[in-house]
Amino acid sequence: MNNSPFSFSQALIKWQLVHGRHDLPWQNTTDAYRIWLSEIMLQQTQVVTVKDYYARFLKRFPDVQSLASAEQDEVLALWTGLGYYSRARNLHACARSVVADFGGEFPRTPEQLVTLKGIGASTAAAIAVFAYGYPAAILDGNVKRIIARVMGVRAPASAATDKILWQHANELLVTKADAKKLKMPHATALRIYTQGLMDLGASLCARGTPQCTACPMQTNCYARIHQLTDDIPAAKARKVSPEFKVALYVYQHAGRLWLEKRADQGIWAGLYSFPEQNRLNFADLNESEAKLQHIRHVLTHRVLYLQPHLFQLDASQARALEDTENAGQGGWFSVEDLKQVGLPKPILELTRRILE
DNA sequence: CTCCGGAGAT
DNA sequence: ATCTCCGGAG
Repeated sequence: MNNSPFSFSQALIKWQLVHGRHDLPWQNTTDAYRIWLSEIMLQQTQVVTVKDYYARFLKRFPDVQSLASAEQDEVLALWTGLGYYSRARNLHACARSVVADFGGEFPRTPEQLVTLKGIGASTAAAIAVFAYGYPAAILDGNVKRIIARVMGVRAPASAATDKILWQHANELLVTKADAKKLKMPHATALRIYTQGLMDLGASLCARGTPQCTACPMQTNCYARIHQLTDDIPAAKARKVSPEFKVALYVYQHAGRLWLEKRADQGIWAGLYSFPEQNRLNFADLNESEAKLQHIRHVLTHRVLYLQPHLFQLDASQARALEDTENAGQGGWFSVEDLKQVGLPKPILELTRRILE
């Protein structure tokens, strides 16, 4: 007869050892650079999407020094299609800071890690745990769902709710005593526990149809016991996104496309795209007959309808374009050139339509 | 179509 | 505290 009280962390670790993921490309290493890179890529992005990007990125930039000395355009080029491009710009800035301010080695505590660009509280904790076995709690979207369900946090998402969830996350974190009962070093227990939270949230404790009957927490989970898994976490009220029409001026000359590097703030910051205003005003500038279909692009708070206008330029028109005051940010791009810079997904798609 | 999701900026 | 960024899954 086992009379010991239920231990969330011990149950999670035992589950993780049997059912968790153990062969992800960023596991089985304590290299902070590799762990950091994976954690940044995994923000708002699923494992299956990250895998290919992670391999390509690591091949080109095997260490923090090589990344720090790269040009921003090349970093963004390797991020093309992954989304949330501020992550790539912050990643680059972070690498330069690690080299310039920390002697090329990532700091070892969440308190220091969180001072770096792109590293918030949860990512700092994940890096500290996986790289250094440091005791710190993570709280990403998966973990919020697990904790809200197990602990019965019924309030919808908000800063106040996050505060409650952080408190639970810290209280649930595997302790030295827990690790001792499992006969493993605390650092090892912390790594397995943290990966266990991620894996349980990505599998059994999914948002839609959680598989509670296979879950190690089922007899101790508030949402399961009260049949509230559909209501926890509570759905947040969504606002309707306003719609915007955006014109894209696509100039083609000698098989190349005119692209301009965007400002370092706002949508698609630092990436290359087509001008949104007509840079030329010749009377004889004829829009191509081949009408390009508009592209619908959804962001969190707005919906963009991108309407391309395609123009074939002759040599003198192309020269006039190069002479415009914005030419400093613009240039002619061949199919090969496009691989060297960052492009938003819809713009990459548009260039393919035009050039193929 | 709708829903989901960390960190930075404001 | 609230808003802004992206692409993929369902």
